[in-house]
Amino acid sequence: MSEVSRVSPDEWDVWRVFFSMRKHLDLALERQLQRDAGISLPDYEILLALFESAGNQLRARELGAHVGWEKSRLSHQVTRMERRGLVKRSDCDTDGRGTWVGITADGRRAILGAMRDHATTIRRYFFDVLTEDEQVVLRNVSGRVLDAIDPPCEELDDEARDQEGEHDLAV
Amino acid sequence: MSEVSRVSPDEWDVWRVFFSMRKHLDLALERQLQRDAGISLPDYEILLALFESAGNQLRARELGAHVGWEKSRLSHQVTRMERRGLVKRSDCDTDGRGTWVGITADGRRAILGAMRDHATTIRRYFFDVLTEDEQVVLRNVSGRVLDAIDPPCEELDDEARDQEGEHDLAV
DNA sequence: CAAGATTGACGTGTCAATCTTA
DNA sequence: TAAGATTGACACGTCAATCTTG
Repeated sequence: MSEVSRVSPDEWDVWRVFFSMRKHLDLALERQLQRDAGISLPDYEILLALFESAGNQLRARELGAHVGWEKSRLSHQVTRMERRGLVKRSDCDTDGRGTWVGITADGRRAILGAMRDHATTIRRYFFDVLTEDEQVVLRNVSGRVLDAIDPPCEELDDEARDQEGEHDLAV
Repeated sequence: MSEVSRVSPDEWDVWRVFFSMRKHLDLALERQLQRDAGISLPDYEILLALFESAGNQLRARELGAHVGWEKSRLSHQVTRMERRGLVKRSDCDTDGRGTWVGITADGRRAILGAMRDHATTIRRYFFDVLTEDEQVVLRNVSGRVLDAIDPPCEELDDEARDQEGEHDLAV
């Protein structure tokens, strides 16, 4: 901890610009996906996970873990996407409680276009304006912020810490 | 543009960690505000703008410009906050179309607590884990990303560019 | 008509039940 | 009981009307 939890004017300046950048980058990514592939960022995350899975389908539980969402959020999202024909639910034979979520032909078409355009946008707005050194700084800083928020040890210090830099995948 | 708009595995790694950091930092800030002051991040932005304004009230139009929102978003938010007693609407005498939005006693109490705790959280999760050099890098990088998304000149090159690093304030 | 503002419909996200099956 | 999943209520955010006043 520093002195008295004060944030200096210079620091506020850094924070404001960083905060604004996050917002604008999010918006730009969402606008691009909507325009080029007709899907949202949440749609993209779901479709990508299904597209990369064996058999193009996953149990709801697995899918949720993959994108790092809780089950109710996933259920709502899948309901909306099923309504638009991007994914399809089906019952699980081996577990009466389970549900499979699979990608449809329309969903596959959408994600294929989206992946290409999404990468282009990220490159244009992000990597094209960063030097390699800055990328390294950004990765290190991000990792440290994640550790500060959600400490990998958290009060156990000598507990099992088999996995270190995980936090969550997504995108 | 670079080669063929490709994003390398190393770059994806940077992107994933950065993206995850943004999400977790947002969540941490929201959880803290909710827990310590009973308000959300949008509530915070509105209350802060009103708190810092002369007379603790602003025309809806001005308030919207201040936080960088469009009018309908602002109207919905103010409606919700008015329901919870954090702000209060009143008619404008000099312009029959206008509306004043003012902060209430409850709103003032909330923002006073929130400002202190919010700064503490930002310090703890953000500035305490960044060196000064990294802060500089972050500010420069953020500014460049903002320029890439929303070019300050945008096809005019020799047009009036009185204001340079604005983009938007907020928080 | 244009500006200031509200409303309704809908997509997104969280939390607290709820329901069924293991 | 607990795990897998859905639902309902509500907060947040965008877009396209709409309504009133300048």
